[in-house]
Amino acid sequence: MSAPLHEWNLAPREARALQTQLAKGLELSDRLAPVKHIAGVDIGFEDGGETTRAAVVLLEWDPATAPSLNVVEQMVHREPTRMPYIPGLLSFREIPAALGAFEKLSVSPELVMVDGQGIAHPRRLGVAAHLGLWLDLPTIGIAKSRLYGKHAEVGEQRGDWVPLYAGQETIGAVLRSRAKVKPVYVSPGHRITLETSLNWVMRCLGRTKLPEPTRLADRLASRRDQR
DNA sequence: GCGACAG
DNA sequence: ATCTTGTCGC
Repeated sequence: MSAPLHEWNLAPREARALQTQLAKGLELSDRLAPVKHIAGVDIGFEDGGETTRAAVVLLEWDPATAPSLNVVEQMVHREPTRMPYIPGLLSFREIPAALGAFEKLSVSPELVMVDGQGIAHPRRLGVAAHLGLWLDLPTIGIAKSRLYGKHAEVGEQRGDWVPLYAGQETIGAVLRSRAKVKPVYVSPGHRITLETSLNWVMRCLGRTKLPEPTRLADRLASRRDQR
């Protein structure tokens, strides 16, 4: 399955309108198959931004060894960057490339962790939510900084968290994934609740700030990794 | 009109 | 995101 170009090649005005419509199709309740594999997705750039590099890492979920998980596959896909970064429209810039990497996997995951927001977005369609709808898979967004929403200060202990609000609506959580380090923003994308999202993120947390799937994908997408 | 603003 | 060296701390 490849993405119709017109779905991603939209003017900001149209892209925002589409986000509002697509968000209505999100399922914010748990609908996950037994988790055997978890995928981590992230995007990087090369050539001064001209090339978009998508990375996906497939990990085998094993509660006996977690948070140490075996890497089953890791794919990289490159393509010309199609649009600049515009706050709130990240999915239109990153998802096409991410799909390219995803299509190379020989095994489909039951859960996907994405570097970015889930529903913690002005129109409730961050990159993780958008990707979840497209793949029809449960997704969780783990962002390193805030895009939208308000929250109280988070405790300093590992595992402490506070709700992220958009008015009275809870759109995510600010989680202290590691003591003494800036917290991460966790929000459900599709087919999962915030509570379940937090559970999975914490279960995949090693001694680092980011959960293993996202941490490994981040490394693979960055130029820091091999080339 | 003035900020804020995932990656 | 990316451009970039060394440096402080567990």
